[in-house]
Amino acid sequence: MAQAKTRLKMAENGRGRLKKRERRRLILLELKLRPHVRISELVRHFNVSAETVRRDLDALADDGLIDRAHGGASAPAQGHYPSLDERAYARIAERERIGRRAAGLVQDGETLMIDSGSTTIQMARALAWLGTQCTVITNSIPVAMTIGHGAPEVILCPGEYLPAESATVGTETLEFLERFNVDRCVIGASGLTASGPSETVRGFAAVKRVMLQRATNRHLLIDSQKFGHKGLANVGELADLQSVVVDAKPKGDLLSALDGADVDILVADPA
Amino acid sequence: MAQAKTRLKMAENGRGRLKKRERRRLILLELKLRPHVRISELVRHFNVSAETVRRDLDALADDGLIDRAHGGASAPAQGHYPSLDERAYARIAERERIGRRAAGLVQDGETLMIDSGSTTIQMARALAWLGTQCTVITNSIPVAMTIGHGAPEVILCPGEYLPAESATVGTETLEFLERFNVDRCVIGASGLTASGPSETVRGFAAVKRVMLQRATNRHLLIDSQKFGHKGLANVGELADLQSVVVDAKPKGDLLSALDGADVDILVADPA
DNA sequence: ATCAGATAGTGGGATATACAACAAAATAAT
DNA sequence: ATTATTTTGTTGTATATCCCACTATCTGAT
Repeated sequence: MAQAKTRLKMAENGRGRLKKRERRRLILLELKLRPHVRISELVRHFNVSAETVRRDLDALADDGLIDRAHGGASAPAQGHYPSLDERAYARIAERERIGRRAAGLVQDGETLMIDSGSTTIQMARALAWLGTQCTVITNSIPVAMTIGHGAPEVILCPGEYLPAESATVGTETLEFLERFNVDRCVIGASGLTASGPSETVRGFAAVKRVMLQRATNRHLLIDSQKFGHKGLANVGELADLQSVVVDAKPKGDLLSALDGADVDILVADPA
Repeated sequence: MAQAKTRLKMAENGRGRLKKRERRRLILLELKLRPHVRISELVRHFNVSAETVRRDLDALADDGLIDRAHGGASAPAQGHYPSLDERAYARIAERERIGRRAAGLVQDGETLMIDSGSTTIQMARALAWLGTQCTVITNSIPVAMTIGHGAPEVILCPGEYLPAESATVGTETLEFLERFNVDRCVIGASGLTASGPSETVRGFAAVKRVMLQRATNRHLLIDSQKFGHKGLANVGELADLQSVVVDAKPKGDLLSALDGADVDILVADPA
């Protein structure tokens, strides 16, 4: 019999079956090429039992390398997106409406800046969906990735990378933005009061401020739940905005302040 | 005729349920961001029966818009990751070794530039694992994300976003890189011959070239399978490199050319 | 060669999903 | 308002997957 086998071909054993490590590597490979694999496929492919494949997938999922599903597994989602079950999802319908409304403002051929944030990601999705031919400058990686699969062209801002928000911030970002003049900018905020929009993440306020300075048309996308809330840093005054895109019309102080500052209020259709 | 009255008025009906078209649209949008959705998720999310979701998915699958799976569906296999063929992926063990070897060169406090590419991502993983306190400038989003969860600080380059490679390219990228001087740069390549490294993806060659110019120590990370291959665009000459990090020592022409150009050959440990 | 630990296979009961046919409800058309 | 059509829900059954405990086999080391 062959006795040099132990040294040379360790990947396969005598009957052509693969070792655990090799199998798991190939599963990861498969998921680089395809978004999803089924256990039944892998069982046929590797010629092992379903339990073995299941153990492989569970192990890989524990390491965060794949996402388990019933009957298979899929590649992990890139970036961090709100999961369907998160609390934030309660307001995602509103944010989608806001995003669609804002995306509808964009005309073919325009240039725009898009801020980071969950609401602006929704707008990016709508923009990709519409296929509007425009050029987008953004400091948000989820926005870039979302739009990257659609028609618009994307320019990503430099800067220090913030993993928590998957966005760039810092002086590099600001300097870069200052080199451009765009037709439109779209920002989000943590809160909106009569004294203007504000932001809890400190570095982001400066980015939003510069975006407002460099754009002809300036839109704030904000969920009505944030009316009256105030973040740590002020982004600017109401007069810096041309319009706010919201899911419900503000009332009282805020409404009169917006009117006084001549800010258009665009209420997203309840569709 | 009374047909315009009940137009696209309300996508929701009285109890807040969505119509078929809207539901399917949202499913497609979700699959733009995540590779896979489960039926059970969608049932909870839309508050409809599993059969309804199943029908939605089957319909979308019939149109070729999604791939069905047991218990869910995934985005159709597009060329999101077209750069890795099966043969190349079979070399991932080698690339991991190369990445570890290269990461070992980096000292605390250094600044470095890291190129995009599958081998450099492996190095980023190793770097994050080691926790080396350094500052990384990169045009690769996977590299930024990988390192973002580790100790090193990351600065992302601006530029046009290339979805296929998840990296930025273009003049913005080049100009940005030119503003820095770093201790070390680490690049990959599509091929390496006696006349130097070369690259197939348009636009990347220029990025690599600038990185080489701005760094004191210049390393090329390359799989031995690429020896002798030539990409579309030349990145530079062998003399532009200080060292190559490989999984196996080159031979013949290439070896003598490397020696002649005074390029160190660092062979990764076979562990 | 022998042994211990790791790895893979087997069987059974619980659970989840698939499929088909039909009933109920909502919507569109007259 | 009434009818026709579409869409959704329900029920029941077949199938697939899951999970657990246990056994068998393989691997590596002494």
